[in-house]
Amino acid sequence: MIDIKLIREKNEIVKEALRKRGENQEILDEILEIDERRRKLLTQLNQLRAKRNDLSKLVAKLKAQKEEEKSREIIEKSKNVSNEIKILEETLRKLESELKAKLLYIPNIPDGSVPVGEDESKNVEVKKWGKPKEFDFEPKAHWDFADKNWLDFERAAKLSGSRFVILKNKIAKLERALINFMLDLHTKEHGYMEVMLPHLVKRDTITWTGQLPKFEEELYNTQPDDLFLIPTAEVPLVALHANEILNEADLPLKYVAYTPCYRREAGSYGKDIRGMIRQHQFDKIELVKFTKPEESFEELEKLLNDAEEVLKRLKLPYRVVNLCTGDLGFAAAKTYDIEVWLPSYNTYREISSCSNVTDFQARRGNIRYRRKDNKIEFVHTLNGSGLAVGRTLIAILENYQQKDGTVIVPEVLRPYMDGLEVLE
RNA sequence: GGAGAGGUGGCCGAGCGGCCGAAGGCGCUUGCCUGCUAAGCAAGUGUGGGUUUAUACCCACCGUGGGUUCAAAUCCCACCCUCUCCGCCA
Repeated sequence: MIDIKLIREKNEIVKEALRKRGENQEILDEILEIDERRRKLLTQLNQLRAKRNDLSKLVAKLKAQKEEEKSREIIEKSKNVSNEIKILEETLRKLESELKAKLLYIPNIPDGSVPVGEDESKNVEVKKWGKPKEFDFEPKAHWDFADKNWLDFERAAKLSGSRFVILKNKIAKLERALINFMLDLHTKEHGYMEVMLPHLVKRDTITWTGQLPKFEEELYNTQPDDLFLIPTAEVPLVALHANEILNEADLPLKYVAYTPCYRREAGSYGKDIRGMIRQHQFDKIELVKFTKPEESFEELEKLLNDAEEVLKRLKLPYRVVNLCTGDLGFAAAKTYDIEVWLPSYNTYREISSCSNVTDFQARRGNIRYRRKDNKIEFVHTLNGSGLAVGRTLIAILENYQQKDGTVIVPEVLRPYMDGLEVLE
């Protein structure tokens, strides 16, 4: 959520931000109009409430002085004021919920360093690491390994429908190895605290992080309790400190969590049908930070480095792009995507997304911190995949494959695979 | 699922329907003091909103939403959450 004062006082900035994102700007005028009515009403209401308070005090005084008649007179007056207040309060409640509802649909303001553009073609490559391997044979796509009894798409479909996969044998173990490798790296070397989280969360929780109310069709909802399966560990991690006031000395807080992620992929019917690039359920290691506002962009660079390090250790070629305004997520002020090289696509594909959300989620979830001078302020939140495990598995299969159909196990994973060097 | 207890400021904790935005303690900030640190002394210290150039003034908030009342942290109702005991269970 953005600050209503920003809409009120710096309307042009917000309008420009929406335009760059390719979003409708009319909602701003609607918000301003409601806000104005609300403030007028509030002033009127506060005057009446002040009057009632005065009258009540007067009653107390008169009663103490045994001035029964006079007090009865004041009570009558006060009753009328109270009735008026009740009516205005009802109207105010309606206006405020209308306003809140609209504000929840406004995306975050992109940072100045974000390139302007309407879609992903305008994303800017900021760095590249490693070189795609030249194969002296026709490399297989990861789904072609299905005949090895590693990936089972057919039976997954039998159980759950399309966009599910079953990992078997050494591949199941490789998935687990990746999870442990990533968690170890981030906890032991990058200073994140490991957290095991609930995968079902309340409607409020997921509203704080911004997926609701706008993107409900992307989420799995469970009945009768109205709990949602998390689309990313970012949701419960960020919500950890909702409605809390943190200590400045404790910042930045850094968390890492492994969870499966559940997504309905409602808007992507034709996309990535083959293989396990786009699944309704996938494993992910997620990094989340809570920082002071003045440090958040610096921390974003560090977060990006922490995620990149996973690919460096796995020796997988990748590049980093700075997402343009049109490609930026709803809550993000700035996002770097890390894209790994996939021979089957002959291109780089997203494997991590690292964002500075600034105070957008902090405002929604009321996450604040107390400065040394006792002032209270919203924190900034950041999140990034470190990394998407399923896609990392794909990248290993495709980049480490050999002519005979076997796959080399990246060195850093061997300790997690009982020393296994080759998948056969 | 059944029975009971409870939700008050950053934290702990008190609070006869009006003088309660709320005692006291801890913490925090500043100053004093003492070789340093700790302790001690003194002062300050809730959040959000509205009007305003400013000073300032006003309003709301004691889990949430209703109700009673001239007036609610305090009384009533509903809901949510936490804890304890019993049942069930990995």
